[in-house]
Amino acid sequence: MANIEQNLTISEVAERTGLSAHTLRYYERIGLMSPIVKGLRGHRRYDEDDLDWITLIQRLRSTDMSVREMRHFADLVRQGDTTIRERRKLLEKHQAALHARLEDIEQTLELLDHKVT
Amino acid sequence: MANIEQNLTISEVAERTGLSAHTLRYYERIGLMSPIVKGLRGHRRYDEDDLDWITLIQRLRSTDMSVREMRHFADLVRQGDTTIRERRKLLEKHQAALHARLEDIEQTLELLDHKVT
DNA sequence: ATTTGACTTAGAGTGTACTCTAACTTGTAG
DNA sequence: CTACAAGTTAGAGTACACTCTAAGTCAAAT
Repeated sequence: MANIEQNLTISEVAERTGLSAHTLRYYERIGLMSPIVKGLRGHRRYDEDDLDWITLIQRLRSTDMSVREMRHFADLVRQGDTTIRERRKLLEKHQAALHARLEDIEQTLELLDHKVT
Repeated sequence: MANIEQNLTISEVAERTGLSAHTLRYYERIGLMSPIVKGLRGHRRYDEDDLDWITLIQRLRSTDMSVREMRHFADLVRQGDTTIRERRKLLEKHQAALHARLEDIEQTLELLDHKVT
């Protein structure tokens, strides 16, 4: 069994991810993350899987998936393998949104090119 | 002299732009748009220039320029030609932000490609 | 004459996503 | 023994960008 105490504290995770400790607790509280395992003193200890999950939700968030939708996704993951189809649909929907967003940005860049010159 | 009454009402502009009449008044109130000329009944009458301006700020807004920064840009435009250099800098800064955003979206799309398959 | 509909204003209310505060606990250093 | 650093919780507060409400005006239709 791995020693919990060698995993990362909340402030170490904050440092690595750029999220604040406040935000990490907030994400956990609203169900965007599953409860983090606590060490001897009752402090959170983040493991590799937790970090991977944070990476994913940071990517989704930075590309404007709403917290509500991310929570829905997190709920599906917790429900297990039977939700894989629905999860894929959700991610594909986000992909489509991102492609639309690329379009929008490119059009705006074109307009700005005109304006700037 | 052009007849003011043949320009567009606020609801016509709302229909064309997708912004609500509420939002159009809000944008004007906070200085994101210069005061729109009023017709005989005291109703707003939007002309071509107003529509062009709305198109620009919609593009900036849809690509996440903050209302604060757009208002700064609007202020510069009102101050006249001496601000052209600063305006260009502001738009170039936004271009840079958009390129960074393209990067971010593309990386996320890549990650999603993995996750989906 | 009155009702309807589209507008006007100032200002209040809403949703989202954090962000911070207050009060408390616990292990370590002086 | 005390002080400090780093964590804990529940819940309050903040920033942003709208979005809506209330009360009023005005012209045209019934």
